[in-house]
Amino acid sequence: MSLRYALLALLRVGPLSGYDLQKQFSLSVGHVWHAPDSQIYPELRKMETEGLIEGEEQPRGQRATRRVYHVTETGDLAFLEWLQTPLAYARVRDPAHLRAAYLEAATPKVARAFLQAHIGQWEGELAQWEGELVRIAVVDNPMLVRRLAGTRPGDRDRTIAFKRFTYEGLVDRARGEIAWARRGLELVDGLEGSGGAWAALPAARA
Amino acid sequence: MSLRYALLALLRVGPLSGYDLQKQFSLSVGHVWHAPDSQIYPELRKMETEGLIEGEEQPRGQRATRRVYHVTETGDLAFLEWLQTPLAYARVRDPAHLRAAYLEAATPKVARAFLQAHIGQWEGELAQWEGELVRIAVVDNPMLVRRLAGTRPGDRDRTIAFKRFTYEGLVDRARGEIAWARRGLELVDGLEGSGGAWAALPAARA
DNA sequence: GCGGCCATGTAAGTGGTTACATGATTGA
DNA sequence: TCAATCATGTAACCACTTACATGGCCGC
Repeated sequence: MSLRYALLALLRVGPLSGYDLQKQFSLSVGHVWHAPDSQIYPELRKMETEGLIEGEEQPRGQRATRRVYHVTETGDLAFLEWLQTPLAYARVRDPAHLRAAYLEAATPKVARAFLQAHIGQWEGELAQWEGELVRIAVVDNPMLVRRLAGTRPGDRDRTIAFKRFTYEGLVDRARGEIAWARRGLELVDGLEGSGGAWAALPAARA
Repeated sequence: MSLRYALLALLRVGPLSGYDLQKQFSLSVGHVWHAPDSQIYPELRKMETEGLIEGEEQPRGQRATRRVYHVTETGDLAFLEWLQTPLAYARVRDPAHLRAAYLEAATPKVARAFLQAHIGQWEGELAQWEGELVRIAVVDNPMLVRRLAGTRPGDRDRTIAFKRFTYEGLVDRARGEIAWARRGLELVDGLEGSGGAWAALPAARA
């Protein structure tokens, strides 16, 4: 249900084709809400039938066309209303912490591999989000630039402030996950060292 | 795909019926992986046809029965293998941060409501997880007690250590989310105070 | 005898994933 | 002429959600 609002958020700064949207997605909203093209195109069609956006066929070369969408007033209102509706929080479903809870049944090696992969995963995300923070600071994100161009000067600080706030939150989370996994590695070291006969093939317990 | 391993994790400490599992779920694994009964019962059937578990009809009163499942050797191996497979991380899809990124289009009031709801949400989770940490510390969780009963004394520390590690991670995350949202509230205060004509019905920008 | 718990589901729908499919255009 | 990129999807599948359905058992 959030996908359409992510799309509306992008289209509100100016008309784009499905293809453009898909590209912009990975460079902006995609950092908080991933969506593949196979989901974007159908969603756009659906949004059009519901009157949130309107598409216009534009010629491209001799035979080809591209469909450029813009937000309708209905769509704009829908976006503003969405901002006011309480968020529907998903029930917790966390594969990493599920796995962590049963690491005692794995070997130290396997436990370490898991924790190191977790660190790697979040370091990747962290790099993305930190990069985005830098691009926000120097106003270098194409989507942000377009948005600011259509924003009254007094409102720019606010726009930038909330983008920064968002990515700072993500960066914090990534750092938290990394710190947690590092503590996990220390825990594994400690458990392995302190006498207990861990790794005495606990996986072979029939 | 994690549901079955969450169920296996519970069944590995001893046979349970679907109903028992469903109850235990909310008291243990459910804190990291939620699942409603409408998902648990069919999944158990599926796991049985795949040979991971075996069910046995037990009489209950005169006419009724209950189906008690236990893990097969195949199931046990599957669980141990799962521990070794690299985690499939889901692509980022974060409704709260998506919303946060566009708060400049909302009124200060709406922005505050969102952030306060976020704090409330995570305070609720935090309370759950902190409670679980306490129950781990005093070894007062029924599922944990059962598990420890079937564990060699030397392995108990390890079992407890990983449970604690898991919930500490969740507690950290909750605290992080709360701290982030509080900073958001301060940001809203600052933006509203500092001259800018926010709240001058920005939602009415046609 | 009745209410609350025990016990087990089905059905319809949503949102997302993965893989596949097709063809036009543009620049080297 | 060939590869990269522009452009737009479809199809099958899976996990999960929400709502509904049914009936026996047990203690008061």
